[in-house]
Amino acid sequence: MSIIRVALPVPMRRLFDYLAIDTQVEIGARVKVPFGNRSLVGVVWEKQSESDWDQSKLKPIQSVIDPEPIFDPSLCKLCNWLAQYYKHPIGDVVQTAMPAALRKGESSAPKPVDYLTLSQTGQNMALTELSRAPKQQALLTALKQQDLSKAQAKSDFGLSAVNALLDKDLIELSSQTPTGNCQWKTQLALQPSPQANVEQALAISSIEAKLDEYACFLLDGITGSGKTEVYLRSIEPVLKAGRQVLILVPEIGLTPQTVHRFKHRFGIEVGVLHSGLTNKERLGVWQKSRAGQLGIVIGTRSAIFSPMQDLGLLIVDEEHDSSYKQQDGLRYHARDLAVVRASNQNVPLILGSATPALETLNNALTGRYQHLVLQHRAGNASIASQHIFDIRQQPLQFGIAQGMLDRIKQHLDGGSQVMLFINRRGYAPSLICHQCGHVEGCHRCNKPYTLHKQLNKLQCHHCGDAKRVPSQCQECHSTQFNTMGVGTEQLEQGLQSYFPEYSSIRIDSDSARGKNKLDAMLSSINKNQHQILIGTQILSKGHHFPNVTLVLILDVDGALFSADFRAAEHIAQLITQLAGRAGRAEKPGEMWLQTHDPAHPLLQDLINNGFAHFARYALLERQHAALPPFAYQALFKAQSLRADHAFAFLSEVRELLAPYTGVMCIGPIPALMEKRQGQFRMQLVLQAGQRGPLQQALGQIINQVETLPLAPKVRWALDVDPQDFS
DNA sequence: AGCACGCCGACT
DNA sequence: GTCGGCGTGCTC
Repeated sequence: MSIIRVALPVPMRRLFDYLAIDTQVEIGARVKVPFGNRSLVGVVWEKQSESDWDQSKLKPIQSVIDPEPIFDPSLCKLCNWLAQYYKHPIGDVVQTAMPAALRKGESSAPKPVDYLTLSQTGQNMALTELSRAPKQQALLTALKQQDLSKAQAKSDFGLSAVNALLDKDLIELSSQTPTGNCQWKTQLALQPSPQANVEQALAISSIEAKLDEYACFLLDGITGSGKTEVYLRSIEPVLKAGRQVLILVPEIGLTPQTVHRFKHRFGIEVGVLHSGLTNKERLGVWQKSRAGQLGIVIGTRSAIFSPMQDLGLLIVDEEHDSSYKQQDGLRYHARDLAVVRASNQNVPLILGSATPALETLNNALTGRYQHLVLQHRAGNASIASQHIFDIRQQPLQFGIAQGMLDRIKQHLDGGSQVMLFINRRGYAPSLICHQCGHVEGCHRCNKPYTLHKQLNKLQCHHCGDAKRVPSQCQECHSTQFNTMGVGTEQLEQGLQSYFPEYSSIRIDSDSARGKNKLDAMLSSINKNQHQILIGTQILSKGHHFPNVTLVLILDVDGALFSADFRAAEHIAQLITQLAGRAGRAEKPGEMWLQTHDPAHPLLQDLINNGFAHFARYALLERQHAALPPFAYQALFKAQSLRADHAFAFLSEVRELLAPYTGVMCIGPIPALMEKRQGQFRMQLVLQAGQRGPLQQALGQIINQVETLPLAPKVRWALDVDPQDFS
């Protein structure tokens, strides 16, 4: 009797047994099965001869979708690890690891594609006859070497060239199923690489020495030190050996330029996975990557699940970036998952950053990871000098002190660009009644509305609620309002009228919305069409502004006094990243930080001694406070329309944890954002000195948590290794 | 999560 | 007399 255990897309922590009589099914293949009165797509996870269930009650599967497994043993292992570590239902894990198209039961086999081949006439024709049509000539030349897919030819030579040759009957179409032909292995055409400096050479040879085994490297290199060159040099021998490379990048880091750099260096097709793809496109990359037809796959967080026929190297760029942590559903960290995958598959992993996460740095300092340091800038790069500007008792105009305005003027008049950073979108973070002091706030989130003057709207940045700007105060009907605080919109408006002779541009998620809008803005900046750049976080990600010589951060105080213990780490990463984005060797930049606490030790340490020093000091602080990475955390969250339900539920979770003396509980306490979208939010923080006891306790109680009477009445979630306590 | 079953209020 | 509200329970 053949019994298969299937992972199904239901939120239950178990597999479901089915009969598979007379059918050949393999572990890792999808099947269609009856479930209640509906039919679901699941993945065969185990095979058995016996079932713990009443055998007579087992249903037979409906059909086998995949003749071959779509999850290879290493991906199965990765999913099992995820389910175990994050205490998440296996069916849901498997679901997350699959491209959406496959979840619905679509075929995983690559569809036949149109290929172009030379016709009889085309083969005999002399190339010179097409000398007046260079595109067509080039295409014909390429086809004399080898057949091309129509899509490839279209992107390389243009549709008109393809159609022209088809019309002349020089080439013909043939439909072929791509059969694992790994063209890239023969296409590999290396562009010459720049001379590596001593540090780079050391890093490259360290990595090259470990290409056939698991090893984790922290490539800790300041901006402009040439981390990408180290990636490229490490990739080279892997591709030459015919093995594949998987590269993870942060969400906004996946620009066409990034992809082009890898494409150009090796002359091969690069698979790209990001949120903008359609399900079909995503499936296409998945198929090619699984078949080994792509030498390089670059993608954001979920690309860590890409099937690779022969993985040889994993890279996580900007490993400190918070977008690697999924914030809903299966709350996995792609960087941590990369470590697990690399070790499972016995391949090396490079974690690269100029500002490593303290967790990662600690692993490097304790020797778990190999620490490769690049301290010297290569070529034209420069880092802005950093200074503190005391704004205590200083009058501020649209958030800027007079001294800073003067400095901005100097730089602008000197023909440079200036960049201003503020972490708030909109005109002002709140609107207050001048008469009675009432602040307009969102009732669903208990937070002030942000004023957007251009839209003439009040917007809640926490739930998206928006309404017209009121003409009268709700409380006292006064028509006099004042704004409090400054956002990007006000800053732009203020600077525009203060410096009317210069052009300003605002870069935030409001203005950069829409496809390629950000790219267009960035290129207009580098063409010097704007001199004053105003923006939020977006500015710190990956783009370089060589003509910027002054960077001003308006408000660092918020982060210095935050309730989140990681806030200081994050602001230090931001400051360091921004400092590396401006200026160049012959025209270095300067950076100023406006603060009410100029003597703040963390700030002083950062600007005087640099990020590396700051990070070690911050690690000491974490150690003294027994916080991560010197402690391990998990977070139970619960939200409900009724605050008492959320509280009672978490109290019961706490009761369940009482026997586990190695685990400390904090809470239940209200979340940093106590109310959101009308729901009250509570949390229970669990902390332990060792990972083991925490994991064990969670494993023991999670099933009981699920069956608590209040569990269905609240929305609850478990976050293992939480990054964000909001 | 879905989907059925089931037991009480306002409608043609 | 029904239509439909969502509480409860089950899914191999």
